[in-house]
Amino acid sequence: MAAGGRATPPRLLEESAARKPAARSLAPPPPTGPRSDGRCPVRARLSTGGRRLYSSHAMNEQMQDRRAKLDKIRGLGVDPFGGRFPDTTPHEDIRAAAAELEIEEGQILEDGEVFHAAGRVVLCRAFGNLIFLTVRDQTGDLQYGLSKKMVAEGWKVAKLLDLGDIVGVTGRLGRTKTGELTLWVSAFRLLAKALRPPPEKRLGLTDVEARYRRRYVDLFSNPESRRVFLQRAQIIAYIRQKLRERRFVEVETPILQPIYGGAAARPFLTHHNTLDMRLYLRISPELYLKRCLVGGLERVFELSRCFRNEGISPRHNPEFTMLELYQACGDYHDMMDICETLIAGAAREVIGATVVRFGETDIDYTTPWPRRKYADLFREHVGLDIGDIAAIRERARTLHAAGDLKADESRLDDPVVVNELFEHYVEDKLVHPTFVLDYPAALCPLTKRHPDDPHVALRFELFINGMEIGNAYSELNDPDIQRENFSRQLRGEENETMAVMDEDFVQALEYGMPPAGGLGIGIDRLVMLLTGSTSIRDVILFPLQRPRQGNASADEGTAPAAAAEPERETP
RNA sequence: GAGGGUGUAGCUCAGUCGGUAGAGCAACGGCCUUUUAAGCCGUGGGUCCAGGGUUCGAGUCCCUGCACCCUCACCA
Repeated sequence: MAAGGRATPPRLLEESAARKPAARSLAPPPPTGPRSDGRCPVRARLSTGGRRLYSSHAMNEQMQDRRAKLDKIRGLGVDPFGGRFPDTTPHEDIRAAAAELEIEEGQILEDGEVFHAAGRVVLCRAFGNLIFLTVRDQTGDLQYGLSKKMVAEGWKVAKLLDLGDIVGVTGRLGRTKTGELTLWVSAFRLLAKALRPPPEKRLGLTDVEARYRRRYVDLFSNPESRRVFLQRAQIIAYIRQKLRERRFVEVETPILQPIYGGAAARPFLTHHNTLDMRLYLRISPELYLKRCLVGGLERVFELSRCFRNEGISPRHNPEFTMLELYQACGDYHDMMDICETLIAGAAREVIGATVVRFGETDIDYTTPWPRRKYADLFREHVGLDIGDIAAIRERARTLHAAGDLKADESRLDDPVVVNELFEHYVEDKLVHPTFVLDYPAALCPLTKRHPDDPHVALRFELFINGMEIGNAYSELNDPDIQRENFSRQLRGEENETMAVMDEDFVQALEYGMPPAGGLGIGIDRLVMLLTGSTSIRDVILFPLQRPRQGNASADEGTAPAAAAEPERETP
């Protein structure tokens, strides 16, 4: 048995603490002889020092071990939290450079190029005088090799490295006897000591709640999670690039709005103190982007964070990102073309495929996508003519009675009942990308009417895997019809309508807005589809979570204490 | 809001009929200069989500609460 082991003294500490729980963190270290492992002095300092005291679950054994190493490293005159470490080469690029070279097994390129690299230690295989680290940077993993001979005085620090530490190294390429590409380290620097242990080295962090609350741990321990967010960035970059090629201008419009509009949803409410003014977080940027059209910005887009005070589900987050764009002198057919270009193009360029698996389904993004009329799909899947209101109400009543349809048709206007049945029967049938055209006009107060039929609006929605991904109009630019649509209240379940009167917006139309096509695409849902993520929380870095209660320690990313209770009223 | 599920070591998970709290990884001590989830020997580590109840005895059974996940509703 190892004489320097810690079996006995900590046991005594625990036992005395168990008898006197209140004194647990103040208990003096048990009397022992001289120690060489450096652990007890640390515990003594932590438990008796004048600084903040740590309870047992705020400071577990492994964290104490790591703090002991921290002190040892400082004792060697080394800053455990580094500083600037310039000129690093991403692991991906180092691998690419190595692919150009002939490196034999067991060889080190003594006269080869010197690389700087940095990342987090995710695996460690230590021998007596040799350490292999698997280090992860944003682009991937690479093995670093440290030998006592090569790093000289740095060896003392190297022996104190833990999983999770962030290191920067200088070295030359080689291959080990087993052929693994290895950066043989001649000098290294500790850039950040990890004081908390990382998750299990193979499985990473799998607990979904922990993954959302501590996304930073999810990101460095789960390459799959990092892949999703890097691809999200690439998809958005691709969209920006394509729109720029088509001469669209990126603009920013108000998130704080005195009148909310452009969609049907409950808004978040806030207040401006100096102006003593009620403001809403936008549910849509639509009415402001159209004002840009009036102003002569002929092709505009915004990647727009929107906020809707509604339920949370695998497809809904209270804040989400919408692409919205408007093209003067266009119509909704132009918007279909843009949809196909952006989405099929992103699949091809970012994912590298035209067929992308989502859950159990292979979704085919090959263009062109089917264009189906709303009324035709209704007849096909519901089995009724869209004009046969009596039969439609009868069907809705039957479904409602059977508990298959929540909505009560007797409380709804005709077009809303029609749409309830459309959603019930049709939407989840639309698996591969499908444009649904020509909606009932009553559902579309911001849309131009069909020239041959005023009951039909020049609108489409894009459905993929039963989800609404896009929504586009030939935009209504007749101010008188717009004013009339704002004035008409459509009776729905919650008595909500997107047609909240916005007098300034109508006035803008009176100055003259060019005919235009407008399009909205749900970016989060698009990223879900293309990355194969079945929950919207898996494509939003920090999804909204209820704060952990009774947890005053900074452990779980709790919300800061509310300064003042905000208004709760809902318009 | 309704229904279902989950909550045990830093992480991933077992825990039988109610009878002393378990494993792997991680950690600590030891050996080791070519590993790939390194290996071998040894050791420590628990608010069993929280609170109540039943019981001689509760991780386990009952009640209440909390958090998260799923389905439904809401989201035209």
